[in-house]
Amino acid sequence: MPNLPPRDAIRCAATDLFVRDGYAATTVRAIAAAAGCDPALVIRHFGSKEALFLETVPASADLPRVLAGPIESLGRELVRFVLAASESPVAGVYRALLSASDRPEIRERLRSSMHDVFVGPLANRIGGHSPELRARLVAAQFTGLINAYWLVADPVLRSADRQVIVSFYGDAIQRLLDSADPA
Amino acid sequence: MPNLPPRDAIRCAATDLFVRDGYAATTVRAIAAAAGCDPALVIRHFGSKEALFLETVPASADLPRVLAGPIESLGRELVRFVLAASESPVAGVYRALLSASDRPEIRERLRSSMHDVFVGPLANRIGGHSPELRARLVAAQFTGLINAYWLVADPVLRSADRQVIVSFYGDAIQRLLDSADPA
DNA sequence: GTCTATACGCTGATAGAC
DNA sequence: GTCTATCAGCGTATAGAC
Repeated sequence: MPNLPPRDAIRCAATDLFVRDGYAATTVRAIAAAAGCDPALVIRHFGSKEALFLETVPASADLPRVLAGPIESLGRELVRFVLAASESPVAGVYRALLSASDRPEIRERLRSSMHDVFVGPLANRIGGHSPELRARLVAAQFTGLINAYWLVADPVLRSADRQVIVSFYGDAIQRLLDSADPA
Repeated sequence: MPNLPPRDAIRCAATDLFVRDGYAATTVRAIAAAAGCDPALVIRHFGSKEALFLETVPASADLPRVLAGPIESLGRELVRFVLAASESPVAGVYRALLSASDRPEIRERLRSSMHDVFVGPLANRIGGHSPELRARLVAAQFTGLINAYWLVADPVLRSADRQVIVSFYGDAIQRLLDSADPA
């Protein structure tokens, strides 16, 4: 953390702490300490802790690239993306968002960022019946896996062969991507 | 709320408030007020707010019945169960658990109750390859749908024809239930 | 304008008197 | 057993120093 302007230093510190510790466990005072400034300054610059959260915790930048890949292997590719998310901030960001999910504005953010970065791009690429709806259901499968793997972190899941998860879960997603008509 | 013993009155009030408002937004003082007793009594009886939460917020009682049904239609039945969850407390309980998910002990609870009530019973009923793993992946799909429908509450999803969701998502779950070997 | 110092009303939790 | 008094810490607001 070199000599950044205070506003950027606060943003940096806030992102790190929110993603690492969640919303409730991250205090304004801790952010200020990590940024090397006064707690009051945090509020002065961003209005509130919640506003700071909404401004700092970002959507994933890698996801659009995955969603732009070939549609016939997208199911498995999405699963690979989730399982490899330890190096990207996706897992932490998602956990942070869920940990603040009892706040209506943050639920709204969860919805809108999911739509902008996932549902929208995907709905345009899949054919068949109700693409808008099916894209949302694919998103549900996607978040379900993030949830199980990175939040609940079930040991059996975490120690399982990744290839097997990719096959099983990827094909289940693919099923939804390919299905043309509701039976 | 008739004249219950204080301990039970606290439990009742706590369940209602946690499920309705989430963990952080529910204060010990509000629970005490709803139970008609002193805030200190709440802590005195249960040790802490978190311990009260863990003792109070229950697992779903209806789920075992669904999981005991015929395996060949279980996918769609699970989806019907989720979509009808407004009358059961499942949706609220799940939201409450997620809203407290930055607490390690509550994540542990999320994991254990998911295992006891879902993964365990299901793994015993499905054949094929890695039933333990596949049961967990089905659970991931299941929670993903709860998440999308009851927490994020995407309007498109909420206003969609339930039968269509049952067909699409149910068949994707069924795919995982039926799959015998990873490709 | 940028920042610090201070304070307010809330929270979960504790100690000790009835 | 139950309530009163009180604690330290929280998010937040404001007054005023540089």
